[in-house]
Amino acid sequence: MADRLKRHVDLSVGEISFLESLVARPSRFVRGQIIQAAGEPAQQAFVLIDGWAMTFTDYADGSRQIRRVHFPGDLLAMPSMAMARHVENIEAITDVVVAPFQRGLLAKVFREHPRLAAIQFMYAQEERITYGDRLSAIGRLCAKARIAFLLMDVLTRLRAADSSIGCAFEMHLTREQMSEVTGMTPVHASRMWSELISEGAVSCDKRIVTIHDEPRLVALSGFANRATELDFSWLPS
Amino acid sequence: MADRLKRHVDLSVGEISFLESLVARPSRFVRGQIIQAAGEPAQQAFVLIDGWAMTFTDYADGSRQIRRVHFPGDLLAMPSMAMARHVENIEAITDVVVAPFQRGLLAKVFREHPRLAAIQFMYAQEERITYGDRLSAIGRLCAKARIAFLLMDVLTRLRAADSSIGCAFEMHLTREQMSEVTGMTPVHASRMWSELISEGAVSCDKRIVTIHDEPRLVALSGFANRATELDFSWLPS
DNA sequence: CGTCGAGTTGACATAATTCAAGTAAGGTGG
DNA sequence: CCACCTTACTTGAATTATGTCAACTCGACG
Repeated sequence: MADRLKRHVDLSVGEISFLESLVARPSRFVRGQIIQAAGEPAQQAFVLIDGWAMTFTDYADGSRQIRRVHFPGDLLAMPSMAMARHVENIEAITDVVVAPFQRGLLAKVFREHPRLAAIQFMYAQEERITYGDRLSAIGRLCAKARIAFLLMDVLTRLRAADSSIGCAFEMHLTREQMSEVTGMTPVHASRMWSELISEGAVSCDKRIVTIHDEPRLVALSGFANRATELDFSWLPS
Repeated sequence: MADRLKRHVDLSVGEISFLESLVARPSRFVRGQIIQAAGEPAQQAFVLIDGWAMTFTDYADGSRQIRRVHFPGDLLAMPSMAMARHVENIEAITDVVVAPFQRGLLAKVFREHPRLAAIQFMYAQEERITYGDRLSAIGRLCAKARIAFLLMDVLTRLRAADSSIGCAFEMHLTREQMSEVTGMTPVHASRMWSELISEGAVSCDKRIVTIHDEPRLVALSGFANRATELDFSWLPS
């Protein structure tokens, strides 16, 4: 958390200690466990400290749409803080460590840490953009390009947290989960994945995915890394 | 703007006068005109005062995805305020009146009007939810259900601004625009539209759309009105 | 009166889904 | 260590939803 912000802004001592207080009480969930169920009163959000998680909603026919895949450093359930009840489910993709914090703390941020509030506002706006990017990808791209988009999205976000990542990473999503992110069936996701491999754009050994032709994936999917376009210059001092 | 907020929160004199200063300099755009082009420096956002507008992005093959349809009272281009440059295009669907305001004002909001800042934060989070809803709709629903979703979305949001709206409204989107919102071709949007009419769920005379079977559209699309689920109780005083 | 933008319709092509069968890897108990 | 599950994944064949292309209608407008 604090690490991520420090890349962009000089934090004060007070700001840093506040952020550290957020992650004081970590708790663990195992793979597949529900971290936060839709319908429950929206009293807390979480910092994802370690592992992968996902936000999704269920449909009556048994299918689900994964709205967002989360990586370490991400905040979970923030959108629901505006609502009386959680409207999305959050589940652990791998075993995870998360740190819950109470909604009441948000009021404190806006009163006492206006700059942190503004930064959270910015991240919320960035999310609106990237949600739009994913919406557009699902709406306009063919299935293969949607898989390419997903790969680029995961790769760039993992890189942002760990600059040592080159073109290989461990993929924790199953084919079914990939299909639930990209709006297709698991069978078709599997086929498109195979095509990307047979074209040489990607390869895969166990869970380790290697991206061989990043420009091709970008061209195919129109992916843009919005995190590099953020502008913190207007923040209050 | 101020009207919309006053429904939820008792605004102070200072807050109201600040909000009124935002809309002091309205300007006009005609149907089809670009209000804000992607790529330009992100120096201002807008209050949409009158008419319909849309946020969209273009694809290399000439197709476009409409990410959001905007109605009077909405803020335009807020997501881009987090970025160095606008990443989305905004176009007037009908003739519109908008009021531009400078990005620098946002810093002032966070410093001097923490509660307004918190409210804007909440709306941003609500947008993340509704973006997820639309993402899910495009990812999981069949074409007819996506059209139903669009109709419910438009109807609900128009109602929120004008409580006199029952089940009829003037639809300013062309078939092509509907298809660009819902991720399909204009031809197919036209067919699904016709099916909804022949089933009796909807009827249409000129641009006036009447919703006859709202429960059916909701059941078909899984639409939820998130605005009714907002909770302002945690706001700073 | 002709033109233009918007919408509709039919015939056909293609992308994606569905269903079903089968393989492979990892975990568990004997 | 092996036999047996379970879960994840792959592949083929048939079906369906959606896209594509082209022709045509209709009303608005100069």
